[in-house]
Amino acid sequence: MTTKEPSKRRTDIGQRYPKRVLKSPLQSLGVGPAESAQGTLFQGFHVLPQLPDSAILNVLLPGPFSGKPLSTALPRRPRASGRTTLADVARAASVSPITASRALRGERAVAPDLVERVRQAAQTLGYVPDPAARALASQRSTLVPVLVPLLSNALFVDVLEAVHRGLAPHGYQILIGVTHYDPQEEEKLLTSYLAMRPAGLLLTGFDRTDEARQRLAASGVPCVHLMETTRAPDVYCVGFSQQDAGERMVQHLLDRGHRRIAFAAAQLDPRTLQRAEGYRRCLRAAGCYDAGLELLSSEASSVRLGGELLAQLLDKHPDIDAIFFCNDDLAQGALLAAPRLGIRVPDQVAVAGFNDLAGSAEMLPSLTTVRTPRQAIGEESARMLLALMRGETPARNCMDLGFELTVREST
Amino acid sequence: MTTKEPSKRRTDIGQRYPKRVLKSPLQSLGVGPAESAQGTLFQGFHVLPQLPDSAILNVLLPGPFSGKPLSTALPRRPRASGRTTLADVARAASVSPITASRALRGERAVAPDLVERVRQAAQTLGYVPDPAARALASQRSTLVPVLVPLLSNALFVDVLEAVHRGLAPHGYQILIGVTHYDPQEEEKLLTSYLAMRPAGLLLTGFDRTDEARQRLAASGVPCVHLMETTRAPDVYCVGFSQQDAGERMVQHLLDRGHRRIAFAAAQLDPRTLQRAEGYRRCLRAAGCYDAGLELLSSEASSVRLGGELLAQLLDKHPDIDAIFFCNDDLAQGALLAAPRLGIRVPDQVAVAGFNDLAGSAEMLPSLTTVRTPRQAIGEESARMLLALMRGETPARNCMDLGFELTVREST
DNA sequence: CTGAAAGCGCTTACAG
DNA sequence: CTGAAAGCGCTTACAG
Repeated sequence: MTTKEPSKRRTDIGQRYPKRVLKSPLQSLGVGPAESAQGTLFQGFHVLPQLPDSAILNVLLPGPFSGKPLSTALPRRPRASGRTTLADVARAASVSPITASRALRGERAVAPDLVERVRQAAQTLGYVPDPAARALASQRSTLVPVLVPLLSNALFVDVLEAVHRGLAPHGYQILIGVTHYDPQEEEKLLTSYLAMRPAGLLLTGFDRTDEARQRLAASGVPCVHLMETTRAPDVYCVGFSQQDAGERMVQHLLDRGHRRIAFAAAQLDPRTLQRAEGYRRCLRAAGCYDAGLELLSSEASSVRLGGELLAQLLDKHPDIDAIFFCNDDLAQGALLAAPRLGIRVPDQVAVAGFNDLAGSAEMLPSLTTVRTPRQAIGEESARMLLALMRGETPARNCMDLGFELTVREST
Repeated sequence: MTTKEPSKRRTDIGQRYPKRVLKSPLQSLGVGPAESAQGTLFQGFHVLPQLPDSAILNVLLPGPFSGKPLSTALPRRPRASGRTTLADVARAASVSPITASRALRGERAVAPDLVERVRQAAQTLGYVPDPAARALASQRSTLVPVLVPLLSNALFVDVLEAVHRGLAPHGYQILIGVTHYDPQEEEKLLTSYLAMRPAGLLLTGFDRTDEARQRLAASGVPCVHLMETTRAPDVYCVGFSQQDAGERMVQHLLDRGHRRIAFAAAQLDPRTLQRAEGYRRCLRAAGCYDAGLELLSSEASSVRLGGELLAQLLDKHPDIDAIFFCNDDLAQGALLAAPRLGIRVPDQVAVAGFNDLAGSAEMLPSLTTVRTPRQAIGEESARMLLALMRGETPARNCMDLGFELTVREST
């Protein structure tokens, strides 16, 4: 535990902290304020988490401390946080706080030797800027909220990881918000995040409340939309055409000679429904669309549900020769349930999934699916947002990253 | 887009916002400040994301706005954020900002009618408190960082969801930090989160750098450790005995008559190694421990790897009659790979997993595993942290939530 | 029960 | 290139 005395401050007599008084790190540096140098008695002290041990000198008091302020010049009892502040750093470097601030942020021209001195002092004191103070003064935080529907889909975890890797090196901190596919919940999160003056925003898809849309626009916070594409010119997005991807998979099934192709879906979020549209478009064009072969469940997607959907579909339509599942977990569940149901895949029924999640390649038979570019979506959205936060205008407002049909044994 | 004029403030002439001047929401309420009521000319205005439409009256200016300050009394050009502040609410409710603050926070005794008036005004103005200002003034935010090793393990996602459900109703916001099992990364995250003056902290396990431990202690921020248990009296934790759980599973395999029991693990994080200890302890007690049957890979855990570990183990030790995998994804991979390798489960080799992840019950054969109480861990840790943040001392500093052996077809 | 003053720790906007 | 003043939007600590 490392401690210091608050310079020019009176504080509560340490009830919470051990009754020891430590020499000021500033004194150790030989740059302490006058009153420290003169040995003012300290009434209490606070813990300095950021202080490296090398800057500490322990000075034990002879007996229990009988705190009484020596200085009564203070007009009123101030609060003290005990934290190392910019002022401490500035004093240690013998510059003004503004110069210290500029030196640390690399802003404007500061004399190189001053920059070095400030950097040194900050390092020695273990100074960590207060993000709250910074946000308040600058009206801008370094926070970038990323709103995703859920974390239980590896899809979004992959996107989040990539976004994090893209933004962290530039000093931004991502803030993960989970909407559970609920526009109301998203609106609440947005309100709460907007109050934090975020530097930027990453949102999943375009489906949200009008209220949310308005607040977003009104806030002026740069925002990039994930997973989908749009033709609207005033919106930034990175994704791929969910509809085209759905269509592509169904075309593959048609190419394989299947004609009674079912669509099984859960969750029914906007992107799932877009894939459904692709399914319909493709089958209509081929003249084999049958609305009865769509099985849409609003339940959450899961391996277990996939097996149930398979059973239901084949029970009702024994002539089905292929099933396109809107997500890999459902398809995996179908593959696992098939042997128990006495269904041969792909001979009797071909099974296709979507997203190429973990385990799909290992299934028996291995799962034909659509590989979606979630890592690239994370990277590119971070890059686009970075540009927007710098005030630049990205070359394109909407990036279509495509997808990849991945044919394996199940079709 | 909703706007207002800044009261008592001069601002940049709207370059970013349309050149319209809107009537102040305060005026609409009939509680505007004197200068507004007298029709002071507005130089510019800002966007108010929080303002409900009902509070807005659009007043278009006749022509392009030729901004020139009427009032030159202001000593210097101030900054204006255009946000609805506590002062706005206070003015609308005709109380002082302090009273408004207290009324909104439900702190101390404020006259009920005043509370109502303030609440009303806040509602009408769509006031959202500034968390940065609040944190700065109170030295305490409502943020609760939760540090987990990764998000790609459903285990931690479940814990996070439960923690969120436990803390959100009390006004705390969780902040997800991913350490990637790297103590250095955790230390960095901790430093950055500690600077935000978090209300509390949730950490996974006890394995961290000394530096991190010190900063943690020095910060005085209430902290609960997840997933593991300890006998140390000064530490708060909610979890279960990983070692006992490992031991329990191996005992089950012994009970089934298996004697050549292998242990296959990946990631090798502290909890995995504790399970390994349980495995060893149990087999040593039974007199059938063989160090050669341990296959420890530092790779990340995955379905694919599980199949590889199975193949390796049986290649090297064809006499193995059971394998305990440290995590379900590995065990699932083994079950999926077994048919391709010509291995019959459980007749030839029994397969056991750990955690009861999604899909384990659907495997063929279904997977015997240990169900871990991650939801309860999330709930109870939130409850314990809540108590600590209120300054209370929880009855027990360490909660052991146990685990449940779940026997299915694979053993 | 209510409020005026001061302060939290930074940065902006000026001025030199 | 450097700094004194003011301000960001709240709450604490007093005083009544």
